Amino acid sequence: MSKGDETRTAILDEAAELASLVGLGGLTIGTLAAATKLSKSGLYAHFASKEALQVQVLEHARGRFTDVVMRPTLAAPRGEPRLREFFDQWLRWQSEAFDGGCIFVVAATEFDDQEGPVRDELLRAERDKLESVTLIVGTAVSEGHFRPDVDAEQVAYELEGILLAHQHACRLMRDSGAEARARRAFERLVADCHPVAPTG
Amino acid sequence: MSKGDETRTAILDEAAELASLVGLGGLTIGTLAAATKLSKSGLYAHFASKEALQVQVLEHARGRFTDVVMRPTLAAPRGEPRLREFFDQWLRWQSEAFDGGCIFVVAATEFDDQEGPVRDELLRAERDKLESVTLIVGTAVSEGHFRPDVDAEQVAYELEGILLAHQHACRLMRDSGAEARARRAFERLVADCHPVAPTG
DNA sequence: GAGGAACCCGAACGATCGTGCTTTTATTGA
DNA sequence: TCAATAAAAGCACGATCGTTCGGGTTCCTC
Repeated sequence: MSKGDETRTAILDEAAELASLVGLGGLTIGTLAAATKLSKSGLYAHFASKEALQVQVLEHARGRFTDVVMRPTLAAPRGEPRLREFFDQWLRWQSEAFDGGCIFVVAATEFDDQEGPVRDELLRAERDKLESVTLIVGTAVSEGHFRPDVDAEQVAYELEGILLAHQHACRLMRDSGAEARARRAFERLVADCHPVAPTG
Repeated sequence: MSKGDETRTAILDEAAELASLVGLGGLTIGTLAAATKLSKSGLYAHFASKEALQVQVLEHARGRFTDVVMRPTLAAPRGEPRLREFFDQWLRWQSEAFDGGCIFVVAATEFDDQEGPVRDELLRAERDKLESVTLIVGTAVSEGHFRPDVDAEQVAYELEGILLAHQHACRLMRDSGAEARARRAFERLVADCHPVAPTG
């Protein structure tokens, strides 16, 4: 990796950290330059525009997500165990990846109404994730772990809700019991997917 | 209502609308002045600072929430019907109250890491809402609609998740089936609270 | 070690930010 | 109707915004 790529990566790491705290829009070239100990122009030379920087921050974060969440997930056995692994890794990601909570959640609520490349990239990332989860749940069905009539997309939707509620409870409310609540909600979700126990 | 209060209210309405689109931080005195057809200084004279404006926007929105969501909710019969009414009203609020989605959701993800009066006001509003929901669920238990071992706070947490997922699906993903998914998730939540049907 | 490319900085641009003044205009109460 | 008061505008401020450009500084290559 060349020197340029090296500092560019360092910039994107720091930018993701800052953006998780103040938002992608609240992120400023000046503050980012100060945080990376670069001059404004020296930093800016690495990007075509602020918008391009924002997009690259998201792409960079997406790569990290793939590495630390999706990779271990896909290493787990197919079906329910994989879904559980995904949930665990996702929880870990939300609480450890950034100081200010998952950057995708922050950016999504900020840019969901602002047309442009940033929104497009967010949409791409979200679709990817949703598709992965739906696939995992579908596999759990075909493996016989879940009932055949389970709606994979609905499960993915509700899983997203659990994670969003977790981030909300963690960061705004600073509820120390948030993770326990998230796990209970997850267990209820999974339980409702299980085949009915033979009565008698 | 004096002329001053009148324009102040108009400003806060417009500000809430704008903030739901670009965030409370992305909200600017200049753009807000243009939107309300006032001069920057003319508008600014109504507030002590931008931060004070942001807080008042939230307070104003909270009043509206009480009027259009909580009032009809408390008019419904105690217990499960009231919870259903609340859910309906909340869904309506999220999709109709602001162009850019619920301002509390937007502001919460933006300011959850920024100490100060804005965060404090957000926390107040959120605690209020959470307390109300918890109370409603608790009543559903004491009325016999829900099982006695139902954890009201857990239900409130999961309900929050459903609404957050709904906003997410609506605004970023533009999923037209979002409301249906939210309703299904809600029905599952309520069903799991019901007393077990006598088997036999 | 020299030449050239890649990297970074300093200075500056116009625009806009939040925030004070002072002055003009609109509203109000007697 | 007219003075008293409230509300809005005009103008200006220092700071910071994103962005550009030209000249150094550091690095890789031969």
